[in-house]
Amino acid sequence: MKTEKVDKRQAILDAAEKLFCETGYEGTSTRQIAKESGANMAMINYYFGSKEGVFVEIMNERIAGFTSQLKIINEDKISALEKLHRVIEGYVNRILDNTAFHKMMHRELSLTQRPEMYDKIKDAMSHNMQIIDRIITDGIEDGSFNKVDVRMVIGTIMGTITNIVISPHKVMSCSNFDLNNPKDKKIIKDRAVAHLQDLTKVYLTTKR
Amino acid sequence: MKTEKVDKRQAILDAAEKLFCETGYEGTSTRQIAKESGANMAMINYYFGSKEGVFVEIMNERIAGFTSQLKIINEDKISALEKLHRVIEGYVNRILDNTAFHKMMHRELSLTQRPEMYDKIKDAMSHNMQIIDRIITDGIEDGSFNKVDVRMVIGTIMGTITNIVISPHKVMSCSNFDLNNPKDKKIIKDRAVAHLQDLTKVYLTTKR
DNA sequence: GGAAGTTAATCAATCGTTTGATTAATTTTG
DNA sequence: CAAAATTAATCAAACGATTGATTAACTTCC
Repeated sequence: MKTEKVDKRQAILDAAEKLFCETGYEGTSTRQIAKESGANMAMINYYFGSKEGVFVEIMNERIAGFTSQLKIINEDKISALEKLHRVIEGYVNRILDNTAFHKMMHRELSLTQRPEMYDKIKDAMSHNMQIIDRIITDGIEDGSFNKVDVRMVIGTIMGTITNIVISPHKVMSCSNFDLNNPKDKKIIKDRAVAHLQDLTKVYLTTKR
Repeated sequence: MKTEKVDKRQAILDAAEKLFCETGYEGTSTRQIAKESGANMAMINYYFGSKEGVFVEIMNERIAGFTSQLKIINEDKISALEKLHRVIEGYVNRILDNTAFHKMMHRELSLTQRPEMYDKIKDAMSHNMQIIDRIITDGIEDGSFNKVDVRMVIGTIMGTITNIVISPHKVMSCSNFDLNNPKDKKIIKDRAVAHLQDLTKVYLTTKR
């Protein structure tokens, strides 16, 4: 039997993330977090100072593991389209492997309050956005891509993926389908990648 | 001067919607709603029974004014592409004219709790989705559209618009820009429509 | 005068946080 | 090495503030 001796700090983070995802930040009480994690309530403030401290810590850890996947792609000696397609593949995979977190991030982003978090998320994303922008812009400048509204294209790619995460039932017409089921997730991942790669290829490279 | 004699009931609904949009349902207190609307706290329960009653009422009213804009378009004797482009125009306009509500709707949709609301929103959207699905499918069947992943295309259209509402700063590189400013809103509306119409035209009708 | 509208005051419950005490683990000291 | 001192981790209990809701008295208006 695996030892029960995991540190409470991590248990609190795990429980909090799960609860924040399910019921939102305001909708989750410190007592729930304590109960779910098996830690005493005071431990939350002992480790993180406050409830918001827990939230910030979750965000920071996630965002830390978020960066620098794109940089490698961008430095490869491949065509702009291939770069973009790798980015799409990477994005779909990462986001659909962390649907709960991305729902939460999205939710908090849509709130006017907690501006520090808003800025933090925004900064983390805008860096990635710049890289994608660079890839597409390079493609346009070297003549392999059509002249398009670059920011809108990026919005389309990201919006499509987010849309799948938040309303998977829309995509999968069948109702008895679960994003947590690895089988179903694989299916929808492949569909999303195929669609977005096809869409961008046609839209960006069709001569007209 | 416009008379101050507006009924409190509506004032409560207006204030609540604004606050729910800004700070979320859980993040908004009944006292805030009372203060913002100029009504006494007890009026909330007098008119709507409870805080949740206010929320449900807002959603019901909005969803009621949500339906059957698309039906007319679908019955017009125009090409599938023209239909789709009118749908896009209608969608962009409605959503960007009600950004606050759509943020709120989106947020509630991403929460596990309040399943009745989830189903209600889902049903309201799925009807419109069916109409769009029909338009695209018809276009495919009569040979004017390429064979594509229809649900994914719809997800792309809706996701793109939602993405603009939630992260307008992503699209508009300039920072001092406000979706509430009618001037800025017009600009982004036009850009969104132009992008989506161009994208769908190229993707759906390019021979390949 | 009576129904509808409105108010301030109050309710129990829950919120996030803090407290003081206790145990477990680690370091210092003789 | 072992006793003493120190630190880290954990706990139950309680804090004041705020929550959504309700009461009962008071206006307003037909």
